[in-house]
Amino acid sequence: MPELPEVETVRRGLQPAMEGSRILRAEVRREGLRWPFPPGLGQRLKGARVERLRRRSKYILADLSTNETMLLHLGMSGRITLSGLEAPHVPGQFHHQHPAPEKHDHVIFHMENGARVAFNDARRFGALDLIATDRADAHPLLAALGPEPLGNTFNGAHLVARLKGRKGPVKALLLDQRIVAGLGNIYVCEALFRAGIHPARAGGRISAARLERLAAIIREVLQEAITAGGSSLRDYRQADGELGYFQHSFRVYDRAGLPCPTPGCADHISRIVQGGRSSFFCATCQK
DNA sequence: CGATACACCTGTGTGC
DNA sequence: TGCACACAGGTGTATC
Repeated sequence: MPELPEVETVRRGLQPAMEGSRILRAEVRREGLRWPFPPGLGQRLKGARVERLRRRSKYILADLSTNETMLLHLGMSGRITLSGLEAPHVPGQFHHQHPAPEKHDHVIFHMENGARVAFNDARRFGALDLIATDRADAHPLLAALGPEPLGNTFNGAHLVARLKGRKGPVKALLLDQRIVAGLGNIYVCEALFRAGIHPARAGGRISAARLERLAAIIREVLQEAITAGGSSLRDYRQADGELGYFQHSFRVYDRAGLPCPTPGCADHISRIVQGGRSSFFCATCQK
């Protein structure tokens, strides 16, 4: 589900509820998600203050006062919902009115400031782990990740170096988190459309000039999506329950059969399956 | 090494 | 209304 813009939107929404506040109690309502939760999870979180909420790729990282970092991944269907947020009289203080837990609320954080944060994930492809903060970068799920697409080290030269000699379709290569971290199916489709690159084109057979443009477009699309609060399809919502609205800006994703949005193009959007994932593109505009 | 298939799991939409 | 099936924003693991 959530790709980089959605995760970043969730992180920003959680900041006022979590950063600087203590976890009075972590209500752990099942044994694990994709993997078992770490041993003693509830006890290790109890009383910990969240010093900082960060994001790396599609992971939310909460640095705790216990010198541990909690790592969250939303998988395909993960959501985080906040309650107790209505019109605080004092900034940072939240009301203590909370709804009953919903189906698939697996972990609920009861914060000292009155906020309640529920990690909900119907399909349970998500993850939650704890690791020593000074070794967080070495966590097995983070260690091999490529550069942040919105960071300083991601550019055309990086794509040139990483795609050189690769025979596989550029679509699959951009989904490979070791090459660039944070893209998913939606934003790869959208970026390839804007860059005029066919998703089936071999990664190693794209000119440096086109990859330079692709890198800039990836940043542009992600930035626009963050500004829009992400894309709300089925179950994604921002932490405060608001819907993102970038889905209204999709040019190709989930638009098979609809007219190509390029002015003057008479073609329609195609759908193919690559590596088991749908790819959407215009066969006229993307070569 | 690289490319591909499969696994995990629930919910929703579609066609009969 | 029921049922079978396809499909969904991800990614680790196994297999050539």
